[in-house]
Amino acid sequence: MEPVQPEETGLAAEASEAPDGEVLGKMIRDARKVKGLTLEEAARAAAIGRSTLSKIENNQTRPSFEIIRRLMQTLELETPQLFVQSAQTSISGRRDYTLSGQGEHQETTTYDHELLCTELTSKRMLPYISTIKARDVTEYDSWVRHRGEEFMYVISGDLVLYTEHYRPLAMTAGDSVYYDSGMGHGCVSTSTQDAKVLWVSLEI
Amino acid sequence: MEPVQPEETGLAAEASEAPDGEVLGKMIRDARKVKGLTLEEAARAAAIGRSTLSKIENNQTRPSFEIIRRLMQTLELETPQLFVQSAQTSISGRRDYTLSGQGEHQETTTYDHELLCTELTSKRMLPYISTIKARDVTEYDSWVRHRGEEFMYVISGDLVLYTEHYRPLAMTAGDSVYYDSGMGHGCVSTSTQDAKVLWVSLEI
DNA sequence: GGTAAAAGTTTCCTAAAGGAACATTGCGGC
DNA sequence: GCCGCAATGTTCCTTTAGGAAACTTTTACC
Repeated sequence: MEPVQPEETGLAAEASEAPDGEVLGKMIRDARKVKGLTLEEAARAAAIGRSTLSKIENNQTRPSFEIIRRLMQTLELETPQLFVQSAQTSISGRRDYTLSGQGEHQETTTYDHELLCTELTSKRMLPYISTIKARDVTEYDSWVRHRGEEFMYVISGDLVLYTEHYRPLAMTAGDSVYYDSGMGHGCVSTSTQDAKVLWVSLEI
Repeated sequence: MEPVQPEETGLAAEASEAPDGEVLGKMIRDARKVKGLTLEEAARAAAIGRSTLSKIENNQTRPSFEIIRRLMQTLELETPQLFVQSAQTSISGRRDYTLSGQGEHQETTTYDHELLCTELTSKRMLPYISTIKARDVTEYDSWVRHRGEEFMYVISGDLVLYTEHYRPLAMTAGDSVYYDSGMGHGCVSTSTQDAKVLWVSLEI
């Protein structure tokens, strides 16, 4: 026992409550939202039950390693992400990473999402930084779509934001936009280098 | 008498056998052996039951994520290692890493073990490359000890191999030694830089 | 060889994971 | 407003993980 941050009960309350799962569940839900999947879709893709996924996201179960592994693949979560989060509230107290604003990250086909502030479990907005790979094929036949609203700020690079109902919007570093993420949308980097974008997503 | 599906929900059938766990269990056992721990010791350290660990190592169970996480910490396994191994036989077939000689790695207090050929599950010898950190405190009051034999080859650096029954043996790049690993042993890097060593361990 | 101690395995039982079906909530159109 | 649909949450039930202890195997020592 050491003079740990009073916030959590040190290493005592092990798995009794859900200080651990609290983080795990939130992170999985975040990742699912980022991909714009419903419970059903994600569960199907991971070959698990809808209810099981629901329980995991709400920390009402202690999932098996196998289940987590499948979800990890489906949601394309980086492995260290899961463990860092877990270690945070580890029973032994070792490896108590403090992420403090540094995000973890996750990679998809054309985007490289880096979830931010993942240590905070009870947030409604979901901020993440994405690296949009340079001219990485334009496949906006399938829009990204997730119930909610989104704010986007271009940190660096040049890109075009294509949306379902508006004309393509050319953006460059410093530009920002706000839109209904239920409307199909997608980005394409237009310069020869990757674009870096900050997104803040609000699920309804 | 209905024409019931032998496997229930179609796509979940994959986990029937244990092509997956086969790898996981072997890897955990390997890691435990490298650290020279018995089932009892490892289980105690990870706060799980002896029998549980036995079952996991023999792939007779599908452990929970939490359990694996604790073992990971206890055995100081690198997180990607676990998932790479799992992904290898992934149900979806994606991410079929072929490690082909490149090892994964794992870090202990003074050594940095990099398991080699981890994709091969049915091997008796356990090869790994260790980086022995430069002059990292000499604490050979507790010998390393694991039933079996060991071959050691110094790839780079200078070190001294201390053993329970013989005089300390100064070694440098290119030197090698073979010994009974049941005899207490330990290495100390004697130059100002880390030493790199190839070990091949044979558990009896 | 025999015998004791230790390491590992298997059995048994309780608590809980995981899935199917049902219940609830939230949002749309009319 | 009401109704319907879709998404998520909850309940119930079957299977199984996980731990204690009994059992088996291996190792060490005489």
